Amino acid sequence: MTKAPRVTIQDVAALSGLSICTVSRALRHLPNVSEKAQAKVTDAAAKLGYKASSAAARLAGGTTGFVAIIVPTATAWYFAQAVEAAEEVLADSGYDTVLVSLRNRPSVQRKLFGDLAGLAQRVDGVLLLNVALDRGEIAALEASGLAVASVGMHAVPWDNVGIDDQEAARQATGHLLGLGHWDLAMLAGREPAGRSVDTADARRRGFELALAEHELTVDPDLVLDAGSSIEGGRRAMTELIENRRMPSAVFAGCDETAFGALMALRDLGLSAPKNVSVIGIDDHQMSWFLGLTTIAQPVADQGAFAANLLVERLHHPGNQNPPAAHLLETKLVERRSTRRRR
Amino acid sequence: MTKAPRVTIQDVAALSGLSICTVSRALRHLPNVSEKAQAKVTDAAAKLGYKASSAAARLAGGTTGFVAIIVPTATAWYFAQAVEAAEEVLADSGYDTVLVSLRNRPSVQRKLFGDLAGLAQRVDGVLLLNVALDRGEIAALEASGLAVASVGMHAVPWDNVGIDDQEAARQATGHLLGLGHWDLAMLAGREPAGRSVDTADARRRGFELALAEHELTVDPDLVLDAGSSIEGGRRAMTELIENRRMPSAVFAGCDETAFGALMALRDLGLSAPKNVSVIGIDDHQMSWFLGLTTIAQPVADQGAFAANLLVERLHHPGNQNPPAAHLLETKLVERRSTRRRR
DNA sequence: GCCCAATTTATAAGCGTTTACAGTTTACTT
DNA sequence: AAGTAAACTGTAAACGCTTATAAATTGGGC
Repeated sequence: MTKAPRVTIQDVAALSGLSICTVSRALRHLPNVSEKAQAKVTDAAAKLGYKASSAAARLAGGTTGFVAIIVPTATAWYFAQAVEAAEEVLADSGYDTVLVSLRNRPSVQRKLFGDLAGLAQRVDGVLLLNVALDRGEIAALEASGLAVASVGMHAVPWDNVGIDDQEAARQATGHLLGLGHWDLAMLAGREPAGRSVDTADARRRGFELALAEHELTVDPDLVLDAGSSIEGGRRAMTELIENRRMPSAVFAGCDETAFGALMALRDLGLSAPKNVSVIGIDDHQMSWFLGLTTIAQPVADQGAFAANLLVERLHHPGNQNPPAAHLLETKLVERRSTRRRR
Repeated sequence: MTKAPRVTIQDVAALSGLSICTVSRALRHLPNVSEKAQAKVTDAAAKLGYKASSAAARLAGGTTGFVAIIVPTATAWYFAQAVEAAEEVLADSGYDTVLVSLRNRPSVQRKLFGDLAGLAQRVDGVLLLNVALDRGEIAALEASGLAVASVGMHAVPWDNVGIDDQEAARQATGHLLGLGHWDLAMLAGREPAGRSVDTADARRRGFELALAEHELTVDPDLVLDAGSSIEGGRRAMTELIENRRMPSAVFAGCDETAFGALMALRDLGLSAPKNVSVIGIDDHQMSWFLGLTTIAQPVADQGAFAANLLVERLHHPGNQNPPAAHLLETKLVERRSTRRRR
């Protein structure tokens, strides 16, 4: 098998009797090419089986054709979902997706943001998924010249897609309240303050707001820190039951915390909704399986939407439209873990 | 927001006081560069945060610094896990990871393999995770000149990392047998024949082998096709109980099938291990949560291992070592879904 | 000290595109 | 039928890197 000599744009130009330039334009469907020329070029290209060298195109065009998706961790269901949806959009727009996982390690994040210029050499744009950035990192990103869009972020100077976390939490809490529960506990998440991710706090505020609207006060004993992991939820739920007091319903800041809560219940010989009602937020893949009532958020849609916004910016570099925050709808999915208080 | 001017090899040359050529050689650790020059170059490059333009490098005959990871779908727990582990290895070796999801769609796969030459211009190597390739695709990959390594594949002409699926299934079945169960059903997967993935079939063979070793025969009525999804497992389990016969234990070809089986049981007012023992393979993230007894396979390790093999090939392009198949250990994780037959 | 070989560095020619800019047609106007 | 604007096409210079090939430096042996 001999190395096939590459068919270049020159060959196409020669065969079609046109100039390289015209061929280039015709191939990319740019304006200012006559129909006749267009046809000739298409023809010749097909005949020769011509495929443009992406390396050359990129070199000359000054673009890389790569977009980086940055995630706190690639293994979480939530991110895998969003990444795949975004990847699809990017692929369809002709971009390759570079996956960068921060692996939940600050050192990795520091390293990445310490050399944004380097990243900027290799990709045209960046899609951030729930990455907690500080002021400096945000500024650095802006200075890098990269196109940026994000999902689930907060107070950032670029397009962002997310849900209204506070409202989602209010919905969740409201559902419990509507079922006649008034003695509510929350397994809340927590995140470093002053960064670009505010999910856990917003959900906590939503919880408090909902209670306030019903003229109930928050019992600080019933708001526990549970992180956002199964393990955290389990610990917090155990602590709640064993050392504080059994509420009539529990609002978990996210589904994984809720899973942990369900697990803790089971370990104690209890169950939802028999002993407590439990509700979460997210609609994790496993939630329907476990019968968890939850507020569903469209994860894939958010990834796809943000990817589209990014592509849009990439295609219109001059676009001065101010960055916008898009909120997608959440909705209650009622399953078996909640029921009316008797 | 000004577009940051690209740091080129020229800049590095200027700062180090050497010629472009020397810089290029030094950066790639080619011979014929004095230590002094080497140091100066490394220094200057670091100072400037220089990274070669992959497009320019590729165009001129060099390498891109990108590696593609190809997965059937990015959303499955299993792949997310392997991808993250591989990404870490690649990142530490200085490669960027390009994620390509086939989205379980043959058309996407066809398109990708129809233009491998294009891919080859953008990446130096490819890591395949459980991608079912036919003869032609394997040949095309070999012809592309790309470095290749894979996970979970079968009869491929490049380095592969996996587990011994047949043996794992034998272990699982053996565990059931050891608990005194002899009336076994299997919820088996199925995959197109003649392709480079043979997992489901190997597991079925392992099941049959284990039974044969105990001088038991397989009741064809108790081997059902369940695909490898939760839904498939649920359907198959329901079919088994309602239209065939209740076995004393069930071996599910993978954990997700087992989840479906557990669900079907619950829907019928039954449960494991009370009415049947259930065992799976994989040790999915949720398995410990659900108390599923299973044969654990080291998913992340496989991804990392394969990535290392790939990097090795990338670093030593002349390496003529024949491709090897590496099998990693699996081990039984006993939980609550199986118990001794009474 | 001088010459030659060995080692290191520099020059310059591609690689296959894109894209200003200049040049040529074409199609109307008048 | 000439003039002119609009439409199209061509020329040539990047783009940033690799790599022959040529040039310069170094070090030893005499």
